[in-house]
Amino acid sequence: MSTMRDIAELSGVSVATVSHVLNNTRFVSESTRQKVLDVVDKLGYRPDAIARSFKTGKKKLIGIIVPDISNPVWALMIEAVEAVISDHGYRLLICNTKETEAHELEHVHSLTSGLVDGLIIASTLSDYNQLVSEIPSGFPVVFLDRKLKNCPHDMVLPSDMPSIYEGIEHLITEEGHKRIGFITGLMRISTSTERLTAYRSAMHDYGLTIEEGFIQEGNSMAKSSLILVQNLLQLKCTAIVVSNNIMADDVLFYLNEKGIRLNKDISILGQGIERQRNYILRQMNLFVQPTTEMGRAAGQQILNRIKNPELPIQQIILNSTLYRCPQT
Amino acid sequence: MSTMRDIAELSGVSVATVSHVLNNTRFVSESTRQKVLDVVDKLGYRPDAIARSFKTGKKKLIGIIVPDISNPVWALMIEAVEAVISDHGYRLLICNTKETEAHELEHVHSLTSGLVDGLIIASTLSDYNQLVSEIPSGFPVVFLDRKLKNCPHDMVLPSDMPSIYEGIEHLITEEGHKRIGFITGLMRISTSTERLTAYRSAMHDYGLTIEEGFIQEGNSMAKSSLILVQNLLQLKCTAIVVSNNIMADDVLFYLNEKGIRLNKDISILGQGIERQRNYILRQMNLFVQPTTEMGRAAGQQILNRIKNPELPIQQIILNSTLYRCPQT
DNA sequence: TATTTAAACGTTTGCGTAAACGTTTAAATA
DNA sequence: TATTTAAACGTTTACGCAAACGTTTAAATA
Repeated sequence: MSTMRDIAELSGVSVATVSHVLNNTRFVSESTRQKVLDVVDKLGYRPDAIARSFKTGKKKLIGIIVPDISNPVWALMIEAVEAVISDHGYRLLICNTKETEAHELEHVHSLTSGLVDGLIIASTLSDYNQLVSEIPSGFPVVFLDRKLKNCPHDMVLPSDMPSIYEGIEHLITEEGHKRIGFITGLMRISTSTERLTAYRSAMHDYGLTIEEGFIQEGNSMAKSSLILVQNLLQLKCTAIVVSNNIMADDVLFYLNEKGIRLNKDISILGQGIERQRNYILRQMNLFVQPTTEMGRAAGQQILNRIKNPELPIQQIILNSTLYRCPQT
Repeated sequence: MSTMRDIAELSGVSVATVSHVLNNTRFVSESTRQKVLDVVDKLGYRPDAIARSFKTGKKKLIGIIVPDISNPVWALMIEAVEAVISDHGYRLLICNTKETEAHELEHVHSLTSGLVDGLIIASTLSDYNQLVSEIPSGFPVVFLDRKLKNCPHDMVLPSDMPSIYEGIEHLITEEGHKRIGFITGLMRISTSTERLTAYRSAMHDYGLTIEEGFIQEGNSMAKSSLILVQNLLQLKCTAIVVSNNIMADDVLFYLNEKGIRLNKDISILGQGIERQRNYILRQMNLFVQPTTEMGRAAGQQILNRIKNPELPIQQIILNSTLYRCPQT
């Protein structure tokens, strides 16, 4: 690989002139400019991105930490973040925590060690104090999807309660269900508790009792919910609310396998994504987070925060949507 | 942010000693080591990752360029790559081309400018010559999923032909279909042509004619296939092969919307992912790429190539799997 | 005592670039 | 002709770190 010095020597100018030609930071006569560009072309010279970052302190890189890249919910948010920041010349460094606290701490540590200009975190932690020592003060951070206690940073959050409440209302008033079970996500996560609250509140408002065992605690990960559905079926639940999209997939699988007819023998309300409406909408009611909008907001906010660190802290809240099963 | 020099001054030693304490690269007496670590702790010092990379030339960063992060096929491959390389201390820089040649060229250009140690590309191009000027000679690159013409790099590829052939065989011999249509992906992509070849070959082997219009050219992106299904229905096709998973989703959506009964009025063979077996398997036959294995192989191969650039070029081929619709 | 040896640490350089600061040349003015 | 001015470019430094190279001290050997 050639360096700026090589270009300078071969074209008979100084490194300063080469730098200024490449960055348009000073006037250079047309003839000199061409001489330099010719040599650049001939040697196939490319400025070293690391050296440049080292000198300028800008990396043009934003980190994002998510619990599960292969879950479309996160993939969609990532995609939206990328779309926003790439318009401003930034790239995205994506890290996967596998919903594991230790992984998250490692990732935060290494990304905040000067690797990225800013960080978006969909945290698997519940309290910011677990994280505080890893984040240098003043480092631009935006939290995404999940609220932490004691967190002095920007947040972009969904409001799932209204759509879930509405969904349960639908199960009760229009489909006549009375025994409705609930499969939770990881209970340390704010969205899990919020969704459970929506369930409790809807059940209460319609005078339905939440019997022992109606609330089954899941962990948001694949295959964890199979036993939980069984438990709820044993309790003669005729409807089940599933707090998380991966577990909702599993629940559908299980019911299909057992020959239990969706929307006849049982009704489901679960988290989903827009694209799933294509094939899943006749099987269950969906509540869908505004993933793209959330990703966009987070991307925009981290850019704002990087540009102006003194900005007052913001909390951006975006509503989920309910899609009811069309009756066949 | 404090630097090594600050630590050195405050703890009364030289920068060399600080460096050696932090990296364990030279013996330092226990008392000195503790003095240094205490100051490091007190100042909350973190070595600057960029400066370190600048000095050592290692970035511990691998780039991956994919057509669509939010498509689970790619998300799964990405996840597998990340799992492999993170075991070796590498991180993953993910770029999205949106199946656009210009975006791909930009990403390749900027990633090969010293930002990453190696690059995995699921290319949207068809010929390596379009790319060759962007890739410095000797730069570690592994191509994933899609084969380019004239490409002198490692490749990790799926073999979809057997499973698709088998799927069409199933449609013909066990379900009795004779009028089978095909919706292609982007025809510049190697997987698209390979899948089409499987279709042609199965149709030919069973003496079925591919009538005018039976092959509808799609573009692999959402919503592009709606009109194509209509065309095939007009031609009285009773089975349709869909080359790409996103378009397969759309096809199911369309058929469901129109009240056309899957597996009764019409049969579908489409690309899918493992997780879809949960809810989609009763609606269509799936061929599923070994995404996780492919991602792992690509991750492993880029690590090998970085460590030993002289390795002979490899082509790793992994077979897709067919999942037939269970008859209801 | 003179010399060697090893332990422990310090001094310095250079990675490639951006840009502050400085220099040369010739044209423009006095 | 002497001085100023502006255009065009050169010289140098600093970014933070890793490590080659060098130094000091005291103990071990001759």
